[in-house]
Amino acid sequence: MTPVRRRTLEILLESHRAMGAYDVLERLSQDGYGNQPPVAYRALDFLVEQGLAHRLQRLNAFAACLSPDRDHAPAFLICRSCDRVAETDAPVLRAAFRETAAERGFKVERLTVEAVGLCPACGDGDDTGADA
Amino acid sequence: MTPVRRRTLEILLESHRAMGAYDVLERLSQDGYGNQPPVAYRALDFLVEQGLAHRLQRLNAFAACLSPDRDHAPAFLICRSCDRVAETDAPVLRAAFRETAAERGFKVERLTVEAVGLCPACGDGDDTGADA
DNA sequence: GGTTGACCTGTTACGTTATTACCTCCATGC
DNA sequence: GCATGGAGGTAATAACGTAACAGGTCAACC
Repeated sequence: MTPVRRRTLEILLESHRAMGAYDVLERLSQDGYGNQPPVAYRALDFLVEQGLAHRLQRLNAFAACLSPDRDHAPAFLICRSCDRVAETDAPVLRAAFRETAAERGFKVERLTVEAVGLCPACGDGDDTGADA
Repeated sequence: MTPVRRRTLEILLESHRAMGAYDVLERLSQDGYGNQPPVAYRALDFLVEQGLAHRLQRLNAFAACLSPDRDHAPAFLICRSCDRVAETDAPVLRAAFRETAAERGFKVERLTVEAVGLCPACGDGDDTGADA
């Protein structure tokens, strides 16, 4: 864990939400680190590899892992209204899927599960969303 | 279904694999259609909406749906070695996940399930892949 | 016939996301 | 000292995606 990587993780943790690589980069460069994309992407890739952060494919964004200590099978609930992301664990789902895939001879290495929908706050009779 | 859309679907079907929007675009323009990105994206978005094609988030790519007739909950097996994509149905998984999400008050509208790993051909003692 | 409106296609221009290639720095081990 | 390898810095560019506008077609309607 190096300074850039640590700071990158802090940025993700502080924001409490998914951030694009370029948003992270901007923060990093404000803190005196490099201002070119690879700086952010390398740090983010490292964090993802270490299980300290996750990549959200549907958002082209990254978020700090909320339970980095234990090995887990994360699934994400992405609110299309307020853009908030909830991380949930779905071990049963993952195991079932692995098995299904194995029946077809496919070895699952990484599994992405992402749902888009409405979070409790936004779905509660409020279809227009609460961006705040 | 218009000529561009039909041709787009044919291109996806002919390739038997996931294609980037720009690859599709190139084929379209070879066939005398427009050569600007919106031409491909509009056709692809239409096909996805109609359930005739799917979007693969991890690949930023599109693939024809293999069973467009029935309503289904697709999950994808993406081989990291040969880039082939297998589409599979996972209704149980989807239902289980919806329930888990509902417990947390989240209304799932769209669910993405994508696995990266090794297909039977590439996992079979062949780690380097078979691009052909 | 003429008009209106919906829908589709085409194009320009631009914004966003991600990677390649190359260089420097520095800690380690010999 | 000096090779080695990991990490970070930078320039340049590739890849992906969208906004905004222009024209064309066609059915519906008066």
